[in-house]
Amino acid sequence: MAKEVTNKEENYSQWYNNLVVKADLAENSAVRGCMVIKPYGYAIWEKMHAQLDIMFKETGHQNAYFPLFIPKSFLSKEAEHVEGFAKECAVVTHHRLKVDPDGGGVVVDPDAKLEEELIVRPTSETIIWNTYKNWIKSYRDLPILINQWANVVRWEMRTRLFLRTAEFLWQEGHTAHATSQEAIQEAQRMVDVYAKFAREYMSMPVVVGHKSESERFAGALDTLCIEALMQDGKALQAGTSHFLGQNFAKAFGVQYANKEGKLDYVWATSWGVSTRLMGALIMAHSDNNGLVLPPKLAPIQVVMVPIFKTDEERAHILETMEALKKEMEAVGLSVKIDDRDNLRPGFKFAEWELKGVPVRLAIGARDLEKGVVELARRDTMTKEDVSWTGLAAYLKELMDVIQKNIYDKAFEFRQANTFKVDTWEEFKQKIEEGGFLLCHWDGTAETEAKIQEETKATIRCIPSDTFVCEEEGKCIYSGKPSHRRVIFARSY
RNA sequence: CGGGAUGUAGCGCAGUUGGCUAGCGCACCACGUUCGGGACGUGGGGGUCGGGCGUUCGAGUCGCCUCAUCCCGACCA
Repeated sequence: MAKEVTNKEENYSQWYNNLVVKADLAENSAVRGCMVIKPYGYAIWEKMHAQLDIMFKETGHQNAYFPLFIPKSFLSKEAEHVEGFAKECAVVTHHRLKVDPDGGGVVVDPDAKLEEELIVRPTSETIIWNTYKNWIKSYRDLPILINQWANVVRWEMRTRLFLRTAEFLWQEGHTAHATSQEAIQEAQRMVDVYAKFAREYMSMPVVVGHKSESERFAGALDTLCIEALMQDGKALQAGTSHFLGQNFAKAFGVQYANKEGKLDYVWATSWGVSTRLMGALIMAHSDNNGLVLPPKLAPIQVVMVPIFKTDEERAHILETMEALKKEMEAVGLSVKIDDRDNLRPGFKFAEWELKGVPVRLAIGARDLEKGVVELARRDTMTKEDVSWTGLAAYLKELMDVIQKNIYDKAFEFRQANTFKVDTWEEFKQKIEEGGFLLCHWDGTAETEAKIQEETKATIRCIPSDTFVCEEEGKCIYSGKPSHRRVIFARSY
């Protein structure tokens, strides 16, 4: 219930968790660190999934599916990769249970031990490259542009609904190219797809940039990312796209014959976004009344609440609503009539606000006489009376207005919380307040680690859009010369 | 994995130094009155007190173990 939602200033974490649970999106499951995504939450994910899938296909990708289990030996073929993931793997060691001879339960059958353990995929590079080995012989087989929608498991120490669960849903693109240049372009193209999706569909401003070497994906030569700023001033990595060089091709022996008939290793990329985007959506826009969903991702865009005293009145209003609903659906809006007769209007208003439905229409006896609806916007919390005639067209346009307004609000927030900082003293003070800090950095991992140790701030990215960062200056920490600013922030 | 807190009905909680048939609010079901911003009355249903072992005449309460959740660290999308 909105009134019970904890004040953001008090404890943002609790506020977030309450919101996720009370808006009926997800809950913790009985399995450690895992979550149950409830129908309303999953409907939002389906919207994201559907749109991303369209964008992947527009860029020439196809969907495929690879096994959940990865033989342990595969994981160790790429040295950096295994080092990055070894600490958080779920491992299958046996394939059978038997009745416990000492009790009523079941125990693992020691006779059913696997010869080689299987890892529940934390990511699929290894099993996919082991397959690509068989698919790629000639330059004519390239490029391979494949995406997989799947679940993955990472046994994290500490978990959090949507942001860091032990199992999560995601998509992972894995591409193979004949040239380095083509793979680099692919990695850039896909991070741009993510940025477009975040901005245009999630109404969430993001910065595109490169990760520093120490923040890079395990096994990548370069990691591109989109970074967003949440309302509590912490940064969230919302998507990544990696240029993998020839690391995986070499580890799995994937060579192709070029036009001259000479063998060469192929060049790779991988890129992914996950259900973490749900967390980003929630934290970027929600207020103390609950979720605020951008129209393009809202499972229900318009909810209609009838206000009635008698059965006749109710029937009459619902009849009107059905007619209006048809008109709205004809222009592509998704509409729900909340005809529950056991709840009062005020309760329904609060409930749909909590769920973030962009527009609410209320019709009562007096609206019926005047031929209007009371239209309430979730993003601005304002109300106005609107005539039935032309309502559908009006709403259709309003959705774009709301979509943009939510973006603008988040954009202004980010602008107001992005600072150029040039002294270490100021840095230490500003980082406590949250936000993006644009600072000079000497480019060394040592300095980066020292800064993190002292302030918990990390380099979110070296921006390649949004902020103009190329300028001469001195490292905030070491004072050594620097040619560009980078974004520092505390992050999730 | 370290520090702290918590676990009692779907949710939020109370339950005193061990002691009666385990309680309250919300939610749920029935009926009635209500209905333009989170209604009210009357009646009703719902519990392996996270799990296990122990101490005791007796355990929600005490001890040990274990599992899970939340917060703060380390790790990460």
